[in-house]
Amino acid sequence: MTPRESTTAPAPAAIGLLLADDHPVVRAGLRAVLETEPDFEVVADVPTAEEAVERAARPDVDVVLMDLQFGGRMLGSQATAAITARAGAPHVLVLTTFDTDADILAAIEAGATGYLLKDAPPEELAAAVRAAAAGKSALAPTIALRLMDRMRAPAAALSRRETEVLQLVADGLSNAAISKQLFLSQATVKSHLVHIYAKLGVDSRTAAVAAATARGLIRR
Amino acid sequence: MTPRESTTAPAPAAIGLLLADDHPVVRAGLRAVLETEPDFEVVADVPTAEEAVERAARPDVDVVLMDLQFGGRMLGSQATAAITARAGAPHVLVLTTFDTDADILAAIEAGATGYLLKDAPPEELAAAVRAAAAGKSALAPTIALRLMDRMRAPAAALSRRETEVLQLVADGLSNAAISKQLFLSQATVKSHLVHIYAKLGVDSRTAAVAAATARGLIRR
DNA sequence: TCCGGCATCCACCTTTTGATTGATGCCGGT
DNA sequence: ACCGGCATCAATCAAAAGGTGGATGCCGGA
Repeated sequence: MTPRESTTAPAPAAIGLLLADDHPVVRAGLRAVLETEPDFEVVADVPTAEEAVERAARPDVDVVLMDLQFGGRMLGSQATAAITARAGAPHVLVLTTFDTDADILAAIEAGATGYLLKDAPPEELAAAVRAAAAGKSALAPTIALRLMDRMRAPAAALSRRETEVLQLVADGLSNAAISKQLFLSQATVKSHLVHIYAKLGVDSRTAAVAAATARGLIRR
Repeated sequence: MTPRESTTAPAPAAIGLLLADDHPVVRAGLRAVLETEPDFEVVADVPTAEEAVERAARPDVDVVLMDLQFGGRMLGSQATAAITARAGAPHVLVLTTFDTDADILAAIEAGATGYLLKDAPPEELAAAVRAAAAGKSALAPTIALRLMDRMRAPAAALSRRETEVLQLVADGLSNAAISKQLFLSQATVKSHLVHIYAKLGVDSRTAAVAAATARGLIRR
């Protein structure tokens, strides 16, 4: 399915939607679901993050439905940041399959107005789009819960470097290999790991990987 | 979106399709994409694996498009097995987001006729459905490649017990904890691990977890 | 300006893991 | 009946990882 432009004249009060997802089936599904709403107007759908950034610049777009994982290089979160950085930018509603902390935080930091899971029922989807169009934030219940948990917990946020080290641990590297890869001494790697263990409440590298994966701090 | 039955009379030579996916958006998308083909007739779509098994028993279903991961308890692979076990059963085309070895093998063992990724372009999808209707197997190129690799490689299949041990390792347990959990001595756990490392071509527990995860041998 | 978090490093010691070798019993297929 | 794979256990040694207790320099906010 190639990007498609609507040829019908937009109704005056319609909310203009841009769909960005690399799955043709999902684009078609969103289009089918959203077009049943009389006040929605899907003005275009695009298969890449780059095209989304480009197309979102046009004034007929009020809300962008953005996938987070594209097959290509640019991430949905980067595209979101690029779109929301402009003045008078449309609101971005992130719509993704996964609900890992890392993804959610990246999207919110990038300026997303809402965050929904793809398994959301159509009514929830429509409600979120209307909320986004009005500039109100909309979070899926699952996501909201997760964020609550996160706030409640003493925030086990890892520093940039710690995350980097832990990711390499998850990739199966030894401390020696990690130290070479990051141009550090093994002492430093160990030191980072000690801090990571403390923050995650574990006492071994495998347990740290399990905990971080469960909390979405690193990619699997 | 609730399950929907078509009210139009089926065209004589049409291929009857049953869509099974827990995402409303995906069901709508598949419906939209497949209904553009004149020789396809979507006779129903269902949101659960259980309903898929039930509905597939009706004679108007020629091909079932089956998701592998449902929110609920029954797995797509189990539903596939249940459907294909019956005489005169429709062909099942597995359609999923992921391409892990474990998923693929489970689907093939369950009797799936084909295996496609959800990001497949509509033409590929239609071609696969026609192939499935004719009883011919259809694999996405990515999947086919992966299977080739798997055949070529010395088959790193782990035994039941080994998989069990490795899963606990991935959950972050120490050898001592694993031995208690499985009522083994630590010596046995170590022995299993040695075999696992050899099969996976690695030399540490974290690397084994990384390798097994990459090959879909254990659940993340 | 001072403090705290971050990132970097060192030394010493303990515990866990991995490598090697070898042994037993069970089960399924030829 | 035999062989091979699997699961089970043991002992020993070497290597890697974890625990403790430091130290330094940088940077940004109170």
